[in-house]
Amino acid sequence: MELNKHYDPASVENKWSAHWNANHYFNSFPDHRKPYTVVIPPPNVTGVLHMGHTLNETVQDILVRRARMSGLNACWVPGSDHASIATEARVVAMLKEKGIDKNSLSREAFLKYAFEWKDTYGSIIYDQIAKLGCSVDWNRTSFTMDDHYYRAVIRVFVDLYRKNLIYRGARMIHWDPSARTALSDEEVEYRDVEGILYYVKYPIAGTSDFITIATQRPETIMGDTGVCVNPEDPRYRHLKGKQVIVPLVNRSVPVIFDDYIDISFGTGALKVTPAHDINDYNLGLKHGLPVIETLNEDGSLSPAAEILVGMDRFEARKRIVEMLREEGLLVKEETYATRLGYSQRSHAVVEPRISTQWFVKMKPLAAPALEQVISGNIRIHPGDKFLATYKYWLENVKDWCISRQLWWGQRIPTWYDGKKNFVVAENEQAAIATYQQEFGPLKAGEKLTQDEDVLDTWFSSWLWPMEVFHGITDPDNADFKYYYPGAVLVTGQDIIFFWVARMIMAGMEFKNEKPFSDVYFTGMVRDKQGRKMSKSLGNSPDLLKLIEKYGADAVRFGIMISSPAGNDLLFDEAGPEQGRNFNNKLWNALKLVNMWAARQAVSETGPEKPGSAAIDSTGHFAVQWFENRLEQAKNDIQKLIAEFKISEALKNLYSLIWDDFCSWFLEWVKPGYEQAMLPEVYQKTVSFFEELLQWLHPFMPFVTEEIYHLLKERAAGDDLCIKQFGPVREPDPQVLRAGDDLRLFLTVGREFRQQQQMKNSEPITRVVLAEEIFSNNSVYAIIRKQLNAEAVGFGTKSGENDNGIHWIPFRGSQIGFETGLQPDKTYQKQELEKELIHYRGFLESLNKKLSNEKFMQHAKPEVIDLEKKKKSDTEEKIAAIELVLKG
RNA sequence: GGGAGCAUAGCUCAGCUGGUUCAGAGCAUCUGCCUUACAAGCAGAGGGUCCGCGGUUCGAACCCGUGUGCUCCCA
Repeated sequence: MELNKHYDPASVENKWSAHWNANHYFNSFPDHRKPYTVVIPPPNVTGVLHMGHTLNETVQDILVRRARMSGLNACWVPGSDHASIATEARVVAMLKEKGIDKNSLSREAFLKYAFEWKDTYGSIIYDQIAKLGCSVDWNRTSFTMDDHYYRAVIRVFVDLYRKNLIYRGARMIHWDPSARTALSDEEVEYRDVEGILYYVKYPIAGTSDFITIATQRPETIMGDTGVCVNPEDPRYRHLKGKQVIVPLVNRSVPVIFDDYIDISFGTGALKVTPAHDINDYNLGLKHGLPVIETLNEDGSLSPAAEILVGMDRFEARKRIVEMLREEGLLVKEETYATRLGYSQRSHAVVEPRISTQWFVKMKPLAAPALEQVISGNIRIHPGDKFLATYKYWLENVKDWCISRQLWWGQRIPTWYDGKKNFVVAENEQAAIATYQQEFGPLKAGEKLTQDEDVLDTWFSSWLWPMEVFHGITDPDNADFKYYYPGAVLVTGQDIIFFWVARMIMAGMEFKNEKPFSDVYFTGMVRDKQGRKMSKSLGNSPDLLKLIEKYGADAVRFGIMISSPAGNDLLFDEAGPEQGRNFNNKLWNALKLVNMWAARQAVSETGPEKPGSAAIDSTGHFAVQWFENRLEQAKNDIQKLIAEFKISEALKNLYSLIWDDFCSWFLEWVKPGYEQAMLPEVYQKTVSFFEELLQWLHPFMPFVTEEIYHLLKERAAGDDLCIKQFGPVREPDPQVLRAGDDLRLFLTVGREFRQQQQMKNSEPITRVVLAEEIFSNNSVYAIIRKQLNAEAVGFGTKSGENDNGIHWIPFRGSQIGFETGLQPDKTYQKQELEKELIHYRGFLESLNKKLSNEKFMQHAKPEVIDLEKKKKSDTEEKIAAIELVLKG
């Protein structure tokens, strides 16, 4: 078959995807093998895959494919997350474009739109996962709002409520005025901003004096219920028992004293607004101050503000500042660096707000989750980086606010009567029954109404490793028993608290078993300049376009090759480009080896140059060497993957294939012009190639499967993606060393040609070795062919036969090149003299070391032997150089 | 403010319990080659005060202290 000049990924990838799926290779069922379970971190249902996902999915696919090829029953569960705030925001925006206001819709009508939206866009993410080559079990696709999943979330809520681990209460929480919902602490992102500090005069009641207060939120003045100063502050001692007048609303409020106040900040006097600041709230509680809520849910001023009612908080701030200025109460404004909290999803400035919400008590859940990691039962990679973070968070964990004032999500299973009595139950029927038990029969016409709010998305995500196997709703089912706990979780470090810690909590609480044994945190994907990828910067590449341009294998390669464990990854298109070139290298190696298939046939029927010793022996050392080199690399790669150093493993494979296999081995066994190839050498070459493809397959599944099939006729079902790895053996170090020597030998020869400006087509008459460097005679044929030498012989440098032989030091010996020309030695002489100085210096330092009594006393015997070896090697080298320089 | 991590070639990073030839790779750069698998290639080369300072040690990129710079997490 005629093969193209370049590898063409597009058709190949679609073909193999279809083939793998048709053969159900990635559909897993419980059997006698050990399971290897991975659950995908579910992306947002209506999102698209970004480079961060691409990195995660690729890492998972590498691990899963390797497991599948290593005798394990690999099961990778795909799925998506309903992402309540993010999705609801997008649906609301879509409705707005259509001219529909969410608030004009019933809950049911809104959910209908939301599910339509999910059905339209929800499959995009799955298509992308498929395009990337992820070997997921599509039969197990899960969604956090599936019926059973919904029930699981409700069941867990009821369970935790009954265990007294969930409670309802009024607390100061983070409020997102744009999404009009409560947020958990983790959903707030802090950013450094330049704020303005306004200095405002508050009149002291009954005097003509003022106290000046610095505030960055003048629009909350109307909610002030006190002014606080430090009792140690001499400036304000005289205010004990005094009242001050809040400007604009003329409310009289007390001056309180508390050492919480920082004397040096602003004027040392703080206005206390318990409704709109967490610290003020705590101060207010302590000093019994009233709470006046001057903001509405949407961030506009409420009637309690008395003035500017209905105006947005930021607009109101400007107006209030103007009003204060008009009244002569604004002393000055100064800029200062501060931090503001933003909603992770809507990016609105978060408002502290007192609100009645549902909370999970975290302390009892945190303890076992912490224990799992501390004890090493769950291993975090890279450990040094994230262990401390994990530990700190769990030791200082606060209660989790789980109610959200949204419709898209699992509705809180709580039913209320008209008097705010409530019961928690799995459904309305059960709720009525429980209610009647607790509060007596319902009166005629009396109805229970369900809580309007839904649960935080993460309150469903934390069940993911369990409920994808129906582990909450049907805990005794065979799948759950077989697949749980999972092997490894691969995810971004940004969701260590949102998700990873909570999954461990859920596993321990609901099954008393960890959800996975290893957690591998990938870094953040940034652009070439180290900036975060974002829509506004336009630096986030479109995954499908990248795949179209370079192929999925190349994209996987590109993102893995530059992705050190746990470090941020600077994505650059040079990566996929290198991957594409690698595809092409493999493709061309295939073309070469396939050409030999035909030539081998020629040799079987009668070689063109019978008895050519060169062909026979050339193959020998090359095969022996590569066999050992392959085992060495396999050992290294296996070790690296066990340590989750996946990009290192890929680098090793890359260089094994490109350098060792293509540049050395294939050249060494390549038959001369129109010569035949020994069938056994050909067979070995094919089997090496196969094994390389197999080891590369988890990283670059498509190109390897394609070449595997083009290399040889395959029986039906002989597909690389399910081919089981063979044993990994120990390499023979002597053969490896001989290979190193040979490669260096060839490099020295090529360097010689370059220096002498000899064309490759000009033969070297004779290569002369001063001593038997190689124990395997077959290398001389390789040397002859690779250096285009007519003969290889032995001889030593001496006065007479030096004519026309150019001597070069080689390790502790010499190699001579006979070209028939008088070589130009001036350049070499300079170089060698430099080298000589260097080696003599090195020898001197070794001598010093070896004659140092303390060294001889303290150093380990192996180290001393080593230094002695270095010394003798160096002495040999010096002698070799001196010999070449002589005469 | 508290904590964690990082600083090695132009860039991105390896470098194990301190000693394996006075630091390695990939990319980039330079030079020479269209050599019959591959110019998306081949062959070769150059490039580093291992962030500064101090200490421990016979010996430090590696251990300790300190300074500087950067990143992340938590308040």
